[in-house]
Amino acid sequence: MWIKTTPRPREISQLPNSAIPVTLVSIKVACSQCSLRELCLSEGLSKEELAKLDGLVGTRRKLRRGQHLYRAGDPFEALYAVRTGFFKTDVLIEDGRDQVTGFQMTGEILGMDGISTEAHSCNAVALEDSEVCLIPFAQLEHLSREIKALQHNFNKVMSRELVRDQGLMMLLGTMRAEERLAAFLLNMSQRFTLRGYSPAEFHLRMTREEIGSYLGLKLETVSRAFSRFQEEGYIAVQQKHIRILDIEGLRQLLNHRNI
Amino acid sequence: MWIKTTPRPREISQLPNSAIPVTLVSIKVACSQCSLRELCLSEGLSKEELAKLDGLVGTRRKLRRGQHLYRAGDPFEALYAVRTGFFKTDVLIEDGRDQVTGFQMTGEILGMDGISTEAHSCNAVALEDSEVCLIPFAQLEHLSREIKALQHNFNKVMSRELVRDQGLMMLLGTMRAEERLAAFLLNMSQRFTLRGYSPAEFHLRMTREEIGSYLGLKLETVSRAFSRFQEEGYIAVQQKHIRILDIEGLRQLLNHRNI
DNA sequence: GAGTCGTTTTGATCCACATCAATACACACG
DNA sequence: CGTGTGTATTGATGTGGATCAAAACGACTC
Repeated sequence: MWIKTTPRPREISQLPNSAIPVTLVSIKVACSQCSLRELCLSEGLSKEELAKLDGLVGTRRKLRRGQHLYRAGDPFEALYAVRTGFFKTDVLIEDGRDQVTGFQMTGEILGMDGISTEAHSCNAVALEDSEVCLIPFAQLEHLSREIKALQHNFNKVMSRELVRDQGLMMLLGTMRAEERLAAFLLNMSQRFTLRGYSPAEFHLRMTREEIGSYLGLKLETVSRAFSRFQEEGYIAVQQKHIRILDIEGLRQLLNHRNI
Repeated sequence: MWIKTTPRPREISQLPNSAIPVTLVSIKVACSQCSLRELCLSEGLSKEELAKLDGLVGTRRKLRRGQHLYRAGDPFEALYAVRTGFFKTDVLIEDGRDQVTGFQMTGEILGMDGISTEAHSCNAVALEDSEVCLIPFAQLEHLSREIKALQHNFNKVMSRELVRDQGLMMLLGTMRAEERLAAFLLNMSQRFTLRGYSPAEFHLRMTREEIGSYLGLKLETVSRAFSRFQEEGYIAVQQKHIRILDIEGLRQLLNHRNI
């Protein structure tokens, strides 16, 4: 049984900021000082190159929970690196149907969908109070022609997104409900781990409906799968708070198609 | 009723080759002479820049129907531009499940999934005898640092792929079987049109099973939907040969969710 | 022209998830 | 502290597409 007093995992918004001294100079962001380097674009850059990237990533933007970072159709000008917070992207078509296409957390890059047509093709919404670094795209391209590593990093980020999409297609095309949710939880766990949080305990920022939309399921089905996982002892659920009790069990649920 | 003697649409393999004089010089391909410029990477490049791109796109590779262009896990070295023919990409997981993630035709670029990890994440198979242009990736990055338009074109191609994936997620996540097939047919029609073929009559290169895998359906469901479309007068089907009789009807089937 | 194999079509049945509906819970606000 | 609102859970029922099965068709070989 899940105990109410279990300490919550450290919230993203409580990320140690000590690495970013808030001086007049560094208010305009500094990739070189950013703790998210390895997830972002600045990996493998020399000091001088980092300084140039710092010059490019000019401003930050704060968003309140529920605010749009951009909307489908908005002119594309910049990419956004999530500094703190949590986002979802979604697409919607005329008849009202919509689909969440992704959840983005610290260190991940938003907006690449806009490059092809100079306009964004989806909406990006903050699921909690968040902050992003603005990366003017024309300048990024310019600097990428100068800095080989930056160019390569950016190509890798785009490609990583393509691979992620492949995985999601696989999920949507071939998996049953519980497999989808298991895959989702394992993915979340992995991403939290990468960011230094507990792999086993985290707080979901999205509703059951948003999870369902992302996984191609109805919210009731998501809720039932959560309950089922809890009954089976895989996880402990308390609303949006998740504790993974048997990560190996979840993995097996994914791999060994239990026909 | 469909008449057997209806002339088939011009096959891709019958593309006029006159634009590519087969001389000793041009055997090593020439983007500058390629009729697929606007689909590919060479749009907006000056004469000198085109010449440099020609130097990069060194060799072609011919594949017989059924041959793999690359397999998941293969080291990533180059991108491939489809010159003639038709490909599918698919992912498969341990337990035997697999999913077709895309069909690629003339002028489209394959292999971008490999950039992120230096290894391909999916398989690419020729669905008919085909020919690709080999684009060594390191050299493409090198030249992209020199040629602004090439860099931008490449970024656009990657981004276009991201947007395509979004559409596919939408399809897999929210559409019913007949909507999926309608979307598929309209997409095929549009892509054939772009290449100068009839929007209304074409030859599918893939099996029902491959269509099903791509659309997240079983082959029987695909077959039934085809039959249904024929009964309703939307299309005429004869095995892999498709004639669209009521393109507007198909569009409406997609947009106006007929609850 | 008979025989084989892969593909497609069509029918009968089943089941996973959607849908509909009611209740419970958490959180914000007067 | 009650009251409202959005979110989550749980139950009962319906259905779209999967599954199982068989037949038809086309392409290829001998």
